[in-house]
Amino acid sequence: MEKLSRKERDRISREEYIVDAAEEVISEKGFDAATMDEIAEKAEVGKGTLYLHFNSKSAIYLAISVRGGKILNQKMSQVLSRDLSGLEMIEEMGYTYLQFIQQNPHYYRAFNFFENALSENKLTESSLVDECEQVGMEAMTYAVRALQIGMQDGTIKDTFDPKELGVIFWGASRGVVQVAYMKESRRHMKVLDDVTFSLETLIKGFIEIIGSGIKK
Amino acid sequence: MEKLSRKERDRISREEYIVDAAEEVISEKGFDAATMDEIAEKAEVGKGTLYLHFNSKSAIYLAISVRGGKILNQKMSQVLSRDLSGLEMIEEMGYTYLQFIQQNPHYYRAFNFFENALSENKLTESSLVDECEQVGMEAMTYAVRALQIGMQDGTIKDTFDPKELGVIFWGASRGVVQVAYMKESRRHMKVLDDVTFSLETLIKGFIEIIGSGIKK
DNA sequence: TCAGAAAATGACCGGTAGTCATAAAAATGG
DNA sequence: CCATTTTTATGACTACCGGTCATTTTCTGA
Repeated sequence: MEKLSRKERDRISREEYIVDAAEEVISEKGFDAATMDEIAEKAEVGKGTLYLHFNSKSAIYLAISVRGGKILNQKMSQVLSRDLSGLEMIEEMGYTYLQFIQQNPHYYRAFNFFENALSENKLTESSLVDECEQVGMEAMTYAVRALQIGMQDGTIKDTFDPKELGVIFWGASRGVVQVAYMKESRRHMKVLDDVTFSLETLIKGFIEIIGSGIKK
Repeated sequence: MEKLSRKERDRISREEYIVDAAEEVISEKGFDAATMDEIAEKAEVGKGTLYLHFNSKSAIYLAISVRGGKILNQKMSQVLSRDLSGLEMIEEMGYTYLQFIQQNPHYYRAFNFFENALSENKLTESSLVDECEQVGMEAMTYAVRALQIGMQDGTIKDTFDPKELGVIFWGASRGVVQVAYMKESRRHMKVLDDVTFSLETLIKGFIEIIGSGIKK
């Protein structure tokens, strides 16, 4: 078994290395402009080797998405372990998400790629798709957990199903952060040009509204 | 001038016809899978002709996006003209948006394409990009108008800047509807599998939360 | 040491967005 | 009405890229 497991470890570290290279190339040039030849060169392997480990260019991007999702989930789980009320946790998660997106825009784009591809049924079944969904589900679980805590400690109203509230909170946060992110990007929507307030104000406003909407 | 304007009208109707064809092909097969040759064939013109009217495949998709945005804006403006309180208008706009997305998923995908491309700086300056932004700005204006009405008739609290609130409402709605839409699509996120409530429940919940969050 | 298995490789293929030399059509004007 | 210029249309062609596969290289275990 020892030999097999070393082989397995080799395979995984090789794949991690390929994902490293892809992450660099794709964050630099964008997914469409990045070519498999470039990724192979950066990873110092032949192009064919990429296809030994990943079924397609998209699959590599999904692997990047999984990586980012795991990092984000780690941060989310840390919020849950802090000594906060449920409502404070929810607020903290909102900020954590925003901060992560701001600091890791390339992971954000990878998340979007996954969700987009999923909602357009472009993805075939594969272990990577499953993993992406698993990661998404985990993130969702943290939000639901925080909501349940808030319902128990009396900081959040318990007239909603926590899962339902989780989906709403998740979707709304994603949307607001997306808008916020667009405002950050160099070439952003003109719609947002004459909006003078800062990102922080925007998110604070959102969290305030949601907060007072779900507060007991 | 009459002659020039006839020429102009001819050009525009030709372009509309191309967009008709593209809309058919793209809604049927998706943007990536649709080919310029197919679109040309459907429009009964040579492929080169497409490029006389549009700079790229993406440009055609932007034209589709503009078309959808105008239809949606028309519906939004109708909400504003109804005899409702500001808060009711906001709620009604949320439902209108959801309904539009459900009934016109291909326009929804076109909107996403535009926003995605924009946030990744893939779009070069062009009149079409400007037009897309114009349309987006108009939609935003309707929401802000409704919020202002609500602040005046006392149904919405006036502690926020209406524009700021508009951006938040816009972003959050987009996010929730996106999640809702994913639940509708055949191959949706596993995250949503064990969520038993319906779309309507979800949106109602969201509007309720936002409503009680911004209610005076 | 060597045969057979496993992994790696890059030349090659199919397909598509976009171009451009050429042709058709339309406008001009005498 | 025809000749000439300008505008518009066309599809064969090019460049490029994701993905394949016959061949080569490396590994393994007896």
